Amino acid sequence: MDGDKGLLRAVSGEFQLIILDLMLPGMNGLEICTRLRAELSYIPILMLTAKSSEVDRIVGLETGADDYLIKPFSIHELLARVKALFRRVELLSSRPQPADKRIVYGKLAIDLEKRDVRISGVGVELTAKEFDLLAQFAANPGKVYSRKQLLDLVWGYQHDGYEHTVNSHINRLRGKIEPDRNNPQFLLTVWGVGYKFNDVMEQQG
Amino acid sequence: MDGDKGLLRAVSGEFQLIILDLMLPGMNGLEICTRLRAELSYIPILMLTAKSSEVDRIVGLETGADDYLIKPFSIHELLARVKALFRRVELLSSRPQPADKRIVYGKLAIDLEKRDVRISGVGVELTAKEFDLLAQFAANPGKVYSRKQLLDLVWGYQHDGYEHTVNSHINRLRGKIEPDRNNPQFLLTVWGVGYKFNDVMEQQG
DNA sequence: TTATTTCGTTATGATTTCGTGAACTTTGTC
DNA sequence: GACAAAGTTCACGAAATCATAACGAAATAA
Repeated sequence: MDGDKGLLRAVSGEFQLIILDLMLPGMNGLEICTRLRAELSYIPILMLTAKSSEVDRIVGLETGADDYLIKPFSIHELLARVKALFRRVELLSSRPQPADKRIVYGKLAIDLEKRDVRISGVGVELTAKEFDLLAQFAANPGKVYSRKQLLDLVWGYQHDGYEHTVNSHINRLRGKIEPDRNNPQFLLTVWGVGYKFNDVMEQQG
Repeated sequence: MDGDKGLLRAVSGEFQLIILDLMLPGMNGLEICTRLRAELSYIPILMLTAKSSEVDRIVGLETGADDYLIKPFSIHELLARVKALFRRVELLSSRPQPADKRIVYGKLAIDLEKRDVRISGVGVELTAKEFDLLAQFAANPGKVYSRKQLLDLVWGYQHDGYEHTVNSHINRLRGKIEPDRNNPQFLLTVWGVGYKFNDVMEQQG
């Protein structure tokens, strides 16, 4: 496979490991490497060179190669080993992706990536602030936050406004996620202090 | 890349395969190997050495290397084998994911390789940016992207422009793929945050 | 080159959300 | 039980956010 074709196929995401030779026909190995790095940041690239004097160019010119190898190598051992390595790479790549960040408490399920909130499986539409507020609570269940802390954490440190604003948002949030508004199950008031996310969940019926 | 830098980047999870030279400048290869194994248990490590007498140390001292190679290697055979290996890698990487190159959600079908988009089987002509944007969304349905994230992912990290540009492209994209513009089915706005690709598809009629 | 398409920006109007005030309710204390 | 302090609820206007169209610049193709 020469440089141009390989470049195309690499960019299309076919490979998990790329080995480049500085002497490949059709295109300069360094150029390929640079162009690859512009498109793919994650695939490891191994550069091969016959001259140790070129190592300086590879490293010094910041082509983006992850490592280099100086020819000549002994072939039989290499092949046996590389096969074994590919088996491992294959395992790694087929390993299931880490599940998206989800927080579940009783009937309440929160997906942080999708910003999706569900009560007993039914989707609830929250505004940005409402979601951020809920996420802050749910990430630390049981922890009591003062209104000032919440303003800092959710609204940002340089924000200045009335602490009363928090009340209003808690209120709207409760209206959307609490099954019984007069008996909050998730967002509990801590009198004289602030609010907390219920981590007890005695009876969710 | 010398030992110290490589170690840092390896620990940060950039590599899927690590090739270490016992004679790397900046740090002893064996030491790197041992330290890597303390942090990462899963990345395969291939050790290189010029002296066959050191092989015993590599294996015997339980550094954690997965394999070793004795220099020098012969280049011509290597290239022939590498070609064969690439064929194998290609097979491996293309086999388990034929479905990944096609994304179908309701009436919308996307072929990532052909860059072909269809609504109810009817082809839709998208520009390059429009397609890339749609592909990014469709690859992670439900995930909410901020405009900044989209600029990074679709336009590239070094790109700097107004986030508003994203709006414009979303708008044009909607005009082409949304059956009812006032009631988007695929590209949903997440107020105050960004956009997401609809993964619910309650009723596609 | 010229012609054409695509892209980024700007401007305007529409929509949603947010912060605030006021009235009301609950809690704790005397 | 009365009072004060703290919390709740509601509604409304302001502010932020978004949709859309239009236009010129830039990239691409002829």
